[in-house]
Amino acid sequence: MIPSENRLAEEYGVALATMRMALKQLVDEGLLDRRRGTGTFVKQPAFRADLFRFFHVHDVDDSDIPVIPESRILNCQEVPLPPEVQKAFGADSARHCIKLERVRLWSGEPMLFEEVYLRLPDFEELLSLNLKAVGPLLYPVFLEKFGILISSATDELSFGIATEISAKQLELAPEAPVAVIQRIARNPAGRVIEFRRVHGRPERFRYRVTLGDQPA
Amino acid sequence: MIPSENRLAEEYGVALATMRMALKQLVDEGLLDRRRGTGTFVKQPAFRADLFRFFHVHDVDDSDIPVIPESRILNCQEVPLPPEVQKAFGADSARHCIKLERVRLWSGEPMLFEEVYLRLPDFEELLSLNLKAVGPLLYPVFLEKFGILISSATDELSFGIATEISAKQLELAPEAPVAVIQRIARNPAGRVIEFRRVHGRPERFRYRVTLGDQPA
DNA sequence: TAAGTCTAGTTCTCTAGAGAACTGGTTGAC
DNA sequence: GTCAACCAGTTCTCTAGAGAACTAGACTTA
Repeated sequence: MIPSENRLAEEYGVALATMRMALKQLVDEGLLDRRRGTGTFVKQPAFRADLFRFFHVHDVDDSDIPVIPESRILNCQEVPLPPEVQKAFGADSARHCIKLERVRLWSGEPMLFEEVYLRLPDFEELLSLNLKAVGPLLYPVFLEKFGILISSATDELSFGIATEISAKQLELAPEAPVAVIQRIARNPAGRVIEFRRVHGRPERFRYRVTLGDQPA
Repeated sequence: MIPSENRLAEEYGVALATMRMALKQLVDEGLLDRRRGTGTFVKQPAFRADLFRFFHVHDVDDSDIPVIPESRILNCQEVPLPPEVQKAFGADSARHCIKLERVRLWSGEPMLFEEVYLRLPDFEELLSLNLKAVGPLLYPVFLEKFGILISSATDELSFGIATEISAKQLELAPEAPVAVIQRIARNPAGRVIEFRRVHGRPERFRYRVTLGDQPA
């Protein structure tokens, strides 16, 4: 909770109405939350997990409840920056990064194989973290352990063929067709935080997204 | 252009500041545009074409200029409402709808085959329209000819196999694998305006989307 | 004609404050 | 102990207005 508009206006030497306008702006930006009769609170930036979760698997009965697949982390190590990741991270990037490999399963069956590239030194501590304790969603971990908020991402979907490792992890024949998702995720300042390449089993693959102004 | 805040406040019998707040709200909602020293204008609801254009084909040199594929309309007729379209349109729908079939080409090669379902009687006039004159983008036509604005859409991507007609139009073997996009498009009130099913040639298929708050 | 100046009209930012609406806690009556 | 009434503190909505910033067009001048 922050001081009342009265106190703040006095403290900063501006009129009450001016302070109100400033506070309203911060509310519009989603940084503050005001409750009449109670006070003004800093809003913790709760990112919309549903926005960033592709692979909206729906239950067989077609209910609208998305299921979060189980997650199995295979690997997490420091690697030299691959060129396409370099391109996404930009010129100010370090020469190494973290590469995290994991498989996501649904009803026990492997559905997605993910290669996640993360900036160093930002995510240095991830190497010493207990990966067993990491839940199925990465972005909440980024926020809680590293204070890094993912607020936007660009996905690009296409078709391709499985690599040696993705074929093995997805239990597919070598060079089988797969869905390919490439994601670039950013913090609110627009800095690229993560580069991700995902291979998915094609036959049950689904990607759902809503564009534009969500109707109320 | 609408009257000045001074005149409006007088006319409606409210204080100037109150009218200003009201106007600001309308600006925030994207309905008005105010220019200092000039006046206040109603903003025509220019929908973001780039938001709704899947198949962001990029040039071979990987420049970021999206290319709009050429469009060839095959068919436009009244048909009974298929069940999945009925489900999307909801209970208040008529028993018939318009079905529009078209192929979209890039560099002369067919890339997408689209089946577009539109509400009747809203789009009645489309049947008598000269389809040759319709440009490659449908939504601007909806806005200009019918006054219907598409403001949001939900896309669902998956994999499937070509139908008889889509295989023919895409010059693929029967039952070849294709990319499937299903779209439900809505007006600002949330009413479903369009149901669309698209088949795409998989090998050059790309779907790009940005989620969350776009960085400035 | 061309360029600069002026002016009425507009929006933008800020001040100063009154009263309503609402909340959470305290007090008092039973 | 329980419930109602009260109260201080908060945000919300609205009023009334001054002065700055800016624009488009009219006017003047070379």
